[in-house]
Amino acid sequence: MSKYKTIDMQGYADIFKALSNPHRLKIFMKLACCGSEGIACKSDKACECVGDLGSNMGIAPSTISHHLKELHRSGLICTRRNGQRIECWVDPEILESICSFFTCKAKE
Amino acid sequence: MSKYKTIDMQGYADIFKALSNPHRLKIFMKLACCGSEGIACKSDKACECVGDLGSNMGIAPSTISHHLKELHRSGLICTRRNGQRIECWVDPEILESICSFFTCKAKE
DNA sequence: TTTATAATTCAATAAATGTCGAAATATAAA
DNA sequence: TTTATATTTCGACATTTATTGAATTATAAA
Repeated sequence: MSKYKTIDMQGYADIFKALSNPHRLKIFMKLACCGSEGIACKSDKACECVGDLGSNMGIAPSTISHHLKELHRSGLICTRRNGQRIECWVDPEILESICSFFTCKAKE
Repeated sequence: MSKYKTIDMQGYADIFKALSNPHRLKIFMKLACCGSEGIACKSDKACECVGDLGSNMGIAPSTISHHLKELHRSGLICTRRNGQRIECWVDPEILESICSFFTCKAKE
């Protein structure tokens, strides 16, 4: 059995679609890359609320919300309510799956 | 200096967009995954012409052509004319770059 | 040269996407 | 309870995308 989440062709297409928009990619990298520790570390810095993620991006809150929903639908990020805020973080497991896709555990 | 091609944020967005369409992803995997050797092997099997790629996909030749152009524009595949045919193969270097992105050499 | 094959370009069209502001919902603070 | 803050949902709109068939270009074969 694989130690990775099983993701089918359509699942990968959805993931790549989620990352295909520059704004979403930026949000994803903000969450995934915390300092020098590399992608998908689980420190608090990797977990940000919707408003913080949207700051300095020059797009409306409703648009940020839309993009986060897309990232969540594809399985890339997890969310949790904490008071008024919704916290977001990258699912580390799915990153391993994507990595395995490109190092070719993935087959047709 | 990195041993990978330098790809900026927009470049990655373009790559993910190219892979976000199920038909294009299928074409890409046909090219990238040859047998049990894993992704991006350089054997002849990894190099197919436009017509062969389109067979069994149920879409028009003009659509295949369009998708291959997208894959090429993003830098994922290389092409070369051989007589009447255009041969396509995955650029192995760019795959290393993508892999490094997800193992987080990539930074904001 | 004429005919056949492979692939691309073009024009048209339907569907999907990104964006916003206004309205609604959820929670916290006064 | 009233007010403020954070986020989402909705409706509208402009842009982009996927797709096709017809016409065109490039090469090979007869």
